[in-house]
Amino acid sequence: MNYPVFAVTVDLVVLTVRGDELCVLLVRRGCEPHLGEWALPGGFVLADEDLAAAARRELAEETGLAGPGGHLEQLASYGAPERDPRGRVVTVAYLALLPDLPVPKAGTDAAEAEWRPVGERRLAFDHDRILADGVERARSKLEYTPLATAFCPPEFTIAALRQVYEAVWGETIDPRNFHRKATTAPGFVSPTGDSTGGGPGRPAKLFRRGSATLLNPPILRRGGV
Amino acid sequence: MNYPVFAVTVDLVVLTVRGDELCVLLVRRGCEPHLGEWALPGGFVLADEDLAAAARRELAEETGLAGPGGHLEQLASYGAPERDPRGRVVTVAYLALLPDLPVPKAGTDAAEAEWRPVGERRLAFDHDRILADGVERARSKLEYTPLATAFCPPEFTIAALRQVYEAVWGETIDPRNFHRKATTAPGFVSPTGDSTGGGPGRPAKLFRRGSATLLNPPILRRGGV
DNA sequence: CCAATAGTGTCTCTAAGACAATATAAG
DNA sequence: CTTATATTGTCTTAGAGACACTATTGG
Repeated sequence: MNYPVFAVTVDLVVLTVRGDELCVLLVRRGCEPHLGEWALPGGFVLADEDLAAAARRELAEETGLAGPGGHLEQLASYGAPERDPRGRVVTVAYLALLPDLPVPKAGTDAAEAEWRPVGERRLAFDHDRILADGVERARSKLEYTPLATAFCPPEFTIAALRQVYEAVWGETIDPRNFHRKATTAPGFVSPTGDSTGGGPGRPAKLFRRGSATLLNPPILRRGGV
Repeated sequence: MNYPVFAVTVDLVVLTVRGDELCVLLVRRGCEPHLGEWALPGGFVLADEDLAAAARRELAEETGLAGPGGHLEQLASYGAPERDPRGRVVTVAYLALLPDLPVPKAGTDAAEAEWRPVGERRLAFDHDRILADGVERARSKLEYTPLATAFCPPEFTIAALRQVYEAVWGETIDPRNFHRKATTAPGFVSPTGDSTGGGPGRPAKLFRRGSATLLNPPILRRGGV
């Protein structure tokens, strides 16, 4: 059988919440094509490597860690004929959600890596589109799944969880209604028994992620979309 | 730059509703590997072809038509190293929803093609998994989008639309509550003014698909998942 | 005391689900 | 008439959103 030859890459949309902003991990490209431009981290799938394994490997290389509290899922694939000047390249994009981490170190292919607010885009290849798709996926999944906890450290307050929603959705949420919904949705969060202290105001109870994989009832955005 | 070489295919999960069952279009493979086994229709992406274009082409080749009332969207990609004995093959799966069509004709690569109820699976490659993912995507999308109309002809009754939901979800739905929800969700369906006749019972009004891309309020499954 | 943040309770309204009742056809 | 299907209406209850109110800290 005769068929065309492709290269396959994985590209990562790595999102985190820093302060009140949803940020994406970008790298400045250290080689052609698009040398010097900002792009999503990624790289070629190895000869005997599964797609998900390639994504985990790239994530570990770029961020230094894969595990505690994060989330990784396949997003979509992009394969327009002219998307890479080197030839026919199909990329499988993955979406990663991580808690706020120290500034990432540069990987092998990248001159530098940085957290940038999503929206300030002008990325190499078709990465603007991939990023937009990843952000929309994250926004949507916060409604129906407990994935917001992937943005939080192992123990967190309800206010911190709410700030995740506010940053990802870009809208303010009533703290009182949110508190009720987050604590009554079965399996969303479970109390540790400890509390925070230090700042002004009443100390907040700490929670861990619960065991649910789906939020019921969901926590819905205002607009619906 | 040095990198591994892949072949890229598209595979199609083509679903329709026949009677009260959700059915998938399967082909019997006419060449190695897995010769004679049932599989999802699909084929190699051509040298200068976009992924979506390849999916549309395969759909047209297998079903004889792409357009009136159907829906095509990317599902996911699958690239385990051993999934195809010919070598490293990544497949991009697409999900198509079509109205009930006459029996499809065989394509070039396929000895025969048939509608089979989903669930009777034992397919070649990793197509069982791909089919399961496609069915789950369809089930989920019926809740939040007006995609059920993609299974219907251009003009349909509320009862026909309800039977789509019942077939895809495998559960019965109260006709009276469904009628209210379908007709009051803005942009889901719009009346043509005509009615059906012929059978016993009160004639049913005919509807076309509306302009909405999202259902609000959604039409939810009993179980939630 | 006051300011600030956490958490609870109450009200109204939308919509889901159960199901009675009515409408319009064929036989 | 009876049977069958379509369509409307009514009731109860869950949950969303608005927002008053209480709780617990630091200064």
